[in-house]
Amino acid sequence: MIRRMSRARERGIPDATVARLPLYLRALNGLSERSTATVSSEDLALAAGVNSAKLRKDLSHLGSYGTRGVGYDVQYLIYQISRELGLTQDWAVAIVGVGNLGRALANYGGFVSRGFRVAALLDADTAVVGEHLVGMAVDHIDQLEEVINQRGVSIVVIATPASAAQQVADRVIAAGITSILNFAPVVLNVPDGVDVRKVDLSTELQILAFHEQRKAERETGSPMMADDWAEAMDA
Amino acid sequence: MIRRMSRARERGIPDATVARLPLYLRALNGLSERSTATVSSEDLALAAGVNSAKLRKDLSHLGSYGTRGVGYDVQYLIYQISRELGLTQDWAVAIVGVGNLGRALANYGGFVSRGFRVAALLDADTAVVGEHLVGMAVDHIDQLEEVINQRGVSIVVIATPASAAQQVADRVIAAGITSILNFAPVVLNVPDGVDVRKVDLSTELQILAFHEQRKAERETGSPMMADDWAEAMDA
DNA sequence: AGTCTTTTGTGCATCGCTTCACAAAGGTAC
DNA sequence: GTACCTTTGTGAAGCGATGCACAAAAGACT
Repeated sequence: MIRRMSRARERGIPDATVARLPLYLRALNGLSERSTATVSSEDLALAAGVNSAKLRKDLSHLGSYGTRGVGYDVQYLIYQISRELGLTQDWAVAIVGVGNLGRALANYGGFVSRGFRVAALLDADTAVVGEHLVGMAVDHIDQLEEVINQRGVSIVVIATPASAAQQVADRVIAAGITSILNFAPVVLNVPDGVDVRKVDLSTELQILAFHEQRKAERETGSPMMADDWAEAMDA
Repeated sequence: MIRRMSRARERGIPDATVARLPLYLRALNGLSERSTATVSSEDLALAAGVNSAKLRKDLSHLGSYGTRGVGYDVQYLIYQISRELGLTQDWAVAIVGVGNLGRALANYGGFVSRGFRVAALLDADTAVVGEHLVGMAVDHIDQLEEVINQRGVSIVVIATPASAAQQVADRVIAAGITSILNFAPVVLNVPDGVDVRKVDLSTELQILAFHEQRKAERETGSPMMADDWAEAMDA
């Protein structure tokens, strides 16, 4: 008989919790800089912008790291969360696409904060290849597989135009990569076992626009425009 | 008695649905470029990377825009989703912070795709003020309120260092802004009625690292490191 | 040692989202 | 007009996340 998952998913932490751990970690680092030794769930929750019950339940998934009547030891909790997130080891990251966005990412200090290291920059444009950036030469995309293997890259950031993104994804996956952070505005098609996270600027703006429109409607009293489909299509 | 919401939230579209509408819109635009006239929920779902039941339920919140036995008219659906998202009107966006990221955002073409227009660039650094970018001069942050009012800005993108973000947020909110897209790695404290969406590069990487670590553990058979707290703290 | 205060960890009810499965509806062919 | 095929729209079940509320635990004070 196959060993079924004992409780949840064999020490499975809910996705929603995992997504908040970085938030807690940042808040804790802030407290640490101000030399705070311990913090209550109430205060930490306030700093992280969540409610305290949720925070406690999230942390309880990692283990019992608090002290009743006192709170959590800041340094210890930082360590435990870092360990859970895998930040106690070093992750080599490759950035593919050295346009405006790729440059911004490479230069972004906080991004390389703890645990992450930009190990490679790649681009298809020969005018960009060879250029130096954050103390590193830009390599040509032809050497993608070689660079990934030689430098132990395990996470790839795709910052190419939309048209190139799928092709890049296919190649890095073939080279053994299973974690991709995608900035290109396309839905990447990937096999099971590969994680893709997407950051999409225009999507975020559109969501904001939706809510902004709602607020405006609520003030003026309902939709500003009729369903002038035909008219709109003339343009 | 107060009029309770008739069905859901008085034509309330679930947040999860709103977050996916931009995705559908992009997929539809892709189909439109390839001159596809109609599309089934199955095919559109495939293109958007969701399952078809979810897609149909999402679209049903907007109205009954499909034809049974046929599918959805691509152009008509594009129009309806655009209208729902408020993209049939023009949104003036201000970008505060013209560092690497701010520049990338200003230049990012797809970002200004449809409905959005970069109406202002602001920075505190006098070395940057006056510089021209995408046909627009960078204004000094002192003129924030003035610029927002004069140019009808309704969405502000914060691309400043973390230390300046809260201050910028406070000022733009005081100036009447209720929609903020925040790239700075801090939790913004805002009053009710103000929407903040956050894009955080390091958070995304950390989530990827977590899953990557999990995969590695699954292969080698459980955690690679003991709970060497004391040792780790010596460093 | 006992009482009091504080704060964690969690059982439980609730909520919202997802997914299934199918009846209703539109189109087409004969 | 009827029979058949396709695809939508949706009731209902399932699932995971949220938030309440409180018992259990730890330290402080007498």
